[in-house]
Amino acid sequence: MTKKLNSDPVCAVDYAFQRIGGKYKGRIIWYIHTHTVLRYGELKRSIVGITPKMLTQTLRELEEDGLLIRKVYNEVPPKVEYTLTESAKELIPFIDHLREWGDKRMGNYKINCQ
Amino acid sequence: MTKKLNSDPVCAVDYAFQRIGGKYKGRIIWYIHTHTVLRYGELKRSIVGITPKMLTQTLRELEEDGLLIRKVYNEVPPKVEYTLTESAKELIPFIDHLREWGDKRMGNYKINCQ
DNA sequence: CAGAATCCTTGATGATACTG
DNA sequence: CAGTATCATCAAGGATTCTG
Repeated sequence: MTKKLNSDPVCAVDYAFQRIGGKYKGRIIWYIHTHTVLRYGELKRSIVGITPKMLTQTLRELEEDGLLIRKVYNEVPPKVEYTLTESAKELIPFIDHLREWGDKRMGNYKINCQ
Repeated sequence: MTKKLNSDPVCAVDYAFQRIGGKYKGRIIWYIHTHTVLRYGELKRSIVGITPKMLTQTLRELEEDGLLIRKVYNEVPPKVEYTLTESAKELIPFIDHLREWGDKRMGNYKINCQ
């Protein structure tokens, strides 16, 4: 799993985008929000096109940044659930706003975020 | 100037992040907002660490995406001013909140976004 | 002043196979 | 099921120089 090297943020906007930017972070946070809780495999199916490597890596980064909680059940077969932290939940109204903004401008291909 | 190859967005959240993600877009939009209007050179000084190539490239992408207006004055020396479009202004509350969210979490190094 | 042109580096992402 | 482990690629970003 490749390590991510975020350079020191030069301001709060920079800081924030370093944490929720990237190809999949927005969608991951949003999808977990709409389902309240999601398992690894469910995320894998929701985030179209993501590889297991990128999913794991991105989930770990979000966890380290205090945006989501990873709950492991010691069962066979394995079960891991992901939920949002309070910190991440504070972003939801605004990601929602962003979603509507994007929706207005997508024009042709209207595929809904789940 | 390298071209950016955004793959087709799979949903509105994806679409939005493709447009305002990237290393400098958030800061550029925010700085123009706080100053109402900025010239190329002023942006160059505000966006710490950016190279002229990246600044030009990013500004053009934002322009193509209908987020900012580039006004050229036919004078010598040259003068170019950048302002936000209405579409971009709709994003300001989002970026502002993101800024506060980031500010709360930055801890040690508190550098203000201009 | 506001950039364009070139060349180059590397980090983000992808493909595939494997495992407790 | 929920990941790891490798290896490969490629586009985002950087350094530098030049110009109308």
